[in-house]
Amino acid sequence: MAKNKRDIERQVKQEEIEAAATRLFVERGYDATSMAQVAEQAGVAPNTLYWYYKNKDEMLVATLNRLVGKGLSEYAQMADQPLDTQLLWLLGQFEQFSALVTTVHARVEHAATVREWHANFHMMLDQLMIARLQAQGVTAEQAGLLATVTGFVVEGLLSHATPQPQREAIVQWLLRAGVQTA
Amino acid sequence: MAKNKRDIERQVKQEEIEAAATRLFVERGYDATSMAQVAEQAGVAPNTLYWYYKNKDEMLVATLNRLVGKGLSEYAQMADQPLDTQLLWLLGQFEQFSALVTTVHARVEHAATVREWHANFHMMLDQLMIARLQAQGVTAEQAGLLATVTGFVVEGLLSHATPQPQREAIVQWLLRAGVQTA
DNA sequence: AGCTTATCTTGAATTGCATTCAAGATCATT
DNA sequence: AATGATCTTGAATGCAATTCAAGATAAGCT
Repeated sequence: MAKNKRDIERQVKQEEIEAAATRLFVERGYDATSMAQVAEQAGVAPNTLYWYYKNKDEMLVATLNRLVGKGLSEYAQMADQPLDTQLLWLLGQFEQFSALVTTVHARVEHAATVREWHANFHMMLDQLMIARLQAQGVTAEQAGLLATVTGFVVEGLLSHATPQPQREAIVQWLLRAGVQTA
Repeated sequence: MAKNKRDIERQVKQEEIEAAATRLFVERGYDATSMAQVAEQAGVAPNTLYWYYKNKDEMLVATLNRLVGKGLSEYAQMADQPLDTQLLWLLGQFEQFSALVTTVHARVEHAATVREWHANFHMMLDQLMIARLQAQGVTAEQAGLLATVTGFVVEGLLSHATPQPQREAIVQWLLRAGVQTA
C-alpha cells in the first residue's frame, strides 16, 4: 500500500509517537501526561502531534487499538483453555492498563471518537463471550445477559483493585452460576 | 455548636456554594464545570471558593456527601421492600448522577480525598447488602462475594446506559442466582 | 467604646495545559 | 527546474486551577 519514502517515514514516526504515548499513558496516566511530554519522548515538537492526530483523544484511541491488537494476538494462544482460565488471564493482561479503563470511561462523555471505540470494544468482547457460552449449551438470551454481567464484573475488578483469591472466587462463582441457572 | 453571626453565614454560604456545585456537576459534568462557573452561580469571586475548599476535588467530595445524605434519607422509606425492588430503585436514583460515578473513579487516582470517600462509600453499600443477604440465610462469605459483584454490576449498569428491561433482567437474575447457588 | 486578632473576600498574578496559526522546510511528481 | 502536497515548527491564544498579597469585616478582650 505504501511505497514512498514519505509513507514509510510516516508510519515509522507514528509508531514512535504511539509507543511514547502508550508508555506514558500507562505509567503516569492519561491526564497526567501532557502532549508536550509525549512529543519530547517521541523527539518532535508538541504541535507536530496535531499533524498525525486531531487531538489528544484520537491519540488515546490510537494507543488503545495498538494495545488491544497486541492483546488479541496473544489471546489466540489461549483459544482452547477453559473459560474461567481465559477470563483470569484476561484480567492479568488488562491489569497493567487498569488506569486506562477508567480513562476511557471518563472520556466517553466528552469525545465521540472514544465513545465509538468503547462501544465497539464492548461489542467485540460480548460476541466472544456469547459464542463461548452458546457452545456450552447456554441459550442466546442467557448468554447475552451473562456476557454483559461478566463485562461489568471485569471492569469492576480492574478498577477496584481486588485481591487475587477474591478475584478468582468471583470469576469462578459467576461462570458456575451463569451456566447452572441457564 | 455554632452561634456566631459568622458561623451561621458560613454555613449558609457553604450551602449556596454546594448547591451551585451540585447542580452544575450533575448538569454539565465535573470536568466541564469550571470553578469560575460555580463561583458565579454562588455569587462569589472564584478564589473565594478556596477559602471553603482546599481544591476542586474537595468541593466534589462535599457535593457527593450531600447527595448521598439525601439519598440515604429517602432510602429509609424503602427499608421493607424486597431486595430487587430496592436495587432497581437505587439504580433509578443514581441514574441522574451517573456521570458522577465515572468522575469519582477518574479522580480516585489523582486525589487522596476522593479515594478515601470512594472506599468508604463502597464499604457502606457492601455492609448494607451483606446484612440483607445474611438475613435471607446466605453465608457470610457468599454474601460478601455477592455484595462485591452487585456493586460492580450497579456501577456497570450506571455507566453503560442499559435499557430498562435488560437492567431488570440482570438484577433479577443476579439476586436469584446469588441466593440459589449459596 | 477602642484595639487586636481571626475570619473572610477579592483583583491581580502565576502556572500549566491543549490547541491553533502562519511561515518555513522537505519531498514527489511533472 | 517548477509546482504542489506533505510535513515541521516557534510563537501565539485561550482557558483552566490555583496562589498571593492586600484589603474588609466581625469577635473577643480590656
